Amino acid sequence: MRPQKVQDIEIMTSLVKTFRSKGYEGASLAELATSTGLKKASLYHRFPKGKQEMATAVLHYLEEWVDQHLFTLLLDENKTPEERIKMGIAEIRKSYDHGKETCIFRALSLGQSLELFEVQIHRGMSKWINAFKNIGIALGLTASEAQQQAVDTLIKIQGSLIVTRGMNDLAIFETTLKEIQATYLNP
Amino acid sequence: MRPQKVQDIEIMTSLVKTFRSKGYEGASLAELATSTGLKKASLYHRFPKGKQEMATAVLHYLEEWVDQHLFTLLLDENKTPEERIKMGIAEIRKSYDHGKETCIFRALSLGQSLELFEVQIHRGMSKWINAFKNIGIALGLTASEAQQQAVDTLIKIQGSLIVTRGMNDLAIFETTLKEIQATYLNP
DNA sequence: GTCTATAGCTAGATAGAC
DNA sequence: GTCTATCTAGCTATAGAC
Repeated sequence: MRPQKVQDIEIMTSLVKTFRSKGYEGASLAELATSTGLKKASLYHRFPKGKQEMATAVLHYLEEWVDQHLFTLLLDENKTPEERIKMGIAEIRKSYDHGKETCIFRALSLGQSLELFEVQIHRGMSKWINAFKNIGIALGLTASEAQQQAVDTLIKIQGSLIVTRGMNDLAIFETTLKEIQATYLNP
Repeated sequence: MRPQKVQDIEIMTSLVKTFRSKGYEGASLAELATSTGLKKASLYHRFPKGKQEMATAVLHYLEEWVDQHLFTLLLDENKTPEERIKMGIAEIRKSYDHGKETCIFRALSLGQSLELFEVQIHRGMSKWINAFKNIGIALGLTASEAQQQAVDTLIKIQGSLIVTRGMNDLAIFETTLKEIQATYLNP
């Protein structure tokens, strides 16, 4: 077997970045190829079903990120709930690069791509919500209070990413993260 | 002069709908033409600079909507601040069709279109924020409290539209609107 | 002002050499 | 596994008849 020129993980990182910033229809195969450092035909060798398979893989990869960096972290009983919240918020800050990066859910839920990926988007959002619901319960909220607060948390993250971009002001994202943290720590 | 087959206002309504749901790159001229009921060449007669001019016109049209349906309404001194908030929220509910429609800022701030329309998006978001800032001040908040609350309001609207779509649950949008209303009426 | 027809290009996807 | 070359369909945009 001929060696891979670019490793899978590097390809995923590039695809994530391009789909996030350009959306599904906006990300052309030419650009996806350039950003990964492969030629178009080589990308098709990795993803035989083409662009849709690439976006599906991106959603899958980011779903695993949520499992590992949010869900597990927020449930870690070796840490206090306060520590967990602070670390979770820090992971989110890093993942969105302080608000410079947009969210894949937003990028892939416009137009045709909403229908193509609705199952994965729904499942991904549910994971976010469940992760925050768990920590709410650990902090003493009832199940329904925790559910509502978790949905609010996701809403604020999504909304602040949009407004941060539109207003070109990273402070908006940071303020929102602080506000979310305070919601959990100073109820 | 030959009579217009389709009136300007009808064209705008169709363009708004298509750009909102498909985004900029996702909205093809073929579809824009079909949805307006004109042929492509006729659309170019109305918008000689093409697709970009259509999207610009859409942003301008929706900016006027904010001026007339939010800014003016929220400042109307013939009504109590409570009445104004309730009516403003009702206008927003109607405009987004209870959460079924997405927001133009979100639709036009991905990929290339972010650069094309950043000035208009920034101005449009500023109008939203100023409208809500004014009502906050009328309700007794300080300028900086009102500013922060207005930004939060926009964040919640944007975020709830995203999450409503992703979770396919209109109740999320409605709950958020109620929550926003309560923030202003029961501080 | 609206239309048919089409130019010129780029999109996603494939064939086949190495 | 990666590449160059290429296919076809769709794209934005325009020309010119009515």
